Amino acid sequence: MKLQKKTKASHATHGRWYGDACGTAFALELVGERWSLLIVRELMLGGRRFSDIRASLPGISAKVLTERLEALRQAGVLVKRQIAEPVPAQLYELTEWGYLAEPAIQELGRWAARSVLHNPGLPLSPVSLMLSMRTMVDKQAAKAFDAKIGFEVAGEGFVAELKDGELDIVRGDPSTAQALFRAPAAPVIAGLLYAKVPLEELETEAGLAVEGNRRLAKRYAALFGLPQKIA
Amino acid sequence: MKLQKKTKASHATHGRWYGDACGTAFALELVGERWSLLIVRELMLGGRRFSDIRASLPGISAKVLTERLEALRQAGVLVKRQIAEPVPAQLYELTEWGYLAEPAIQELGRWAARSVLHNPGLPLSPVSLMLSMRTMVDKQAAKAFDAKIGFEVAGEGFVAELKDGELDIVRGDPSTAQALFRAPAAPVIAGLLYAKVPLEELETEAGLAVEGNRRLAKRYAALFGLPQKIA
DNA sequence: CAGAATCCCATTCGATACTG
DNA sequence: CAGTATCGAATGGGATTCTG
Repeated sequence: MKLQKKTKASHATHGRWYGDACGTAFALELVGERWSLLIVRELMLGGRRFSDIRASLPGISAKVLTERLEALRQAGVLVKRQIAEPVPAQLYELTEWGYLAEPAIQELGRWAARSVLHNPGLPLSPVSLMLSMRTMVDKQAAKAFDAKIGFEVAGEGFVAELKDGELDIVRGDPSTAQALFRAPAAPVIAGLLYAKVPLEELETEAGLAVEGNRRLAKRYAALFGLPQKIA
Repeated sequence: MKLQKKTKASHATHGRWYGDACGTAFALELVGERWSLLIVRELMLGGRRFSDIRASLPGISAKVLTERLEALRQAGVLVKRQIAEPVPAQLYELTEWGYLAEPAIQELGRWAARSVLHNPGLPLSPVSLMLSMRTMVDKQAAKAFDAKIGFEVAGEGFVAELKDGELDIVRGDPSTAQALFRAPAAPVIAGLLYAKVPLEELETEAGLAVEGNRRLAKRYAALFGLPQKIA
């Protein structure tokens, strides 16, 4: 309709718009910059503080995290909120719409995990592990039973509730569950669920602990697996 | 000359690896660079030549397109193939696994389209329009009838086949369909499907033409709409 | 400790020009 | 048509410092 040329330069402060009506192109303008989508991922199970996020994303600098949080705020993906407890701090939290990005994040992960080049042995954040369960759970097999499983991973608590074939995961006190996995780091549990390292081996060699209903815990762990590789 | 810079980039000779086992992080290593996912999008309905892709992505430079195509080839997303007809040329074509990226691309687009900041009035490539139909079709309403609709958009031909609530779209001769939309550019059809500009207005003012079963064409167009905005 | 602000250089971008 | 080559400008992001 009108001239597109000049406006491109005027936007160039943050620059680099695709100028494309396609929703995917717009998504990339919102979350397509380096680190942005991983920040969203880290917030997907609830608001976090600056240094929590930073600790979960090894390699990101304070400067870049500051910039990305501000860009995501302006895009309406998250909000910055002051909290008084447990200690005064600011919390970064997804907006209602921000939370709706989960299916897109999941589809990207599901797709990439099928590459032969994917290396599941790398480090992993607790949130990342928890979200991967929602992506990788065998929905068919999951219909067979309900369960409430707690996780304490690197000091962070989560509760996974399996019900009617749906897997819900929230932050919370994991000791309220029927079984509890306690691990010093997320890759330990990833080894159990995806690499299928025997539970006993991880208990003796990787600091994994299982409390509560051990049979249920094993049955839960069996619900997961990596997708078949392709190409 | 000076002190050797301490390459803290231990896990990042290229500086661009997240070093994260998360599938989403790996996806971003594969297609997270600027333009990459839009290139994949342009190939989603079949292989194209260098200059075809370039013409569909206004703003991309030859240099960047060359670099991205090579990176995507190395990642196993696409292959480069010599063809002899219609004229000798090289074709960039997604691998089997590359084609599987469509759901991820769709989810991103579906999500971003719900932002109040999204501007559907921008330019749009023919492929982008066709893929958007698959994303935005009202699946419930689509079950009510089958149809074969042709599109000739900016000289490119497509056939959309609606069957059992599924919308399949392939490149092909659009005149074989029951109805045919002919438009000088993709945004004209986007105006019809999404902005709900009356067909007659677009025919007289935007160069749109409808051939064949006009009632069917109108019924088809009514299947589409933008998602409700949020946040 | 949370996080903003500054410095600064390697990387990357996009425009233009050039080549087989 | 299908890319290379080059160059100035913008950006990325690591390290460091400052503030409360």
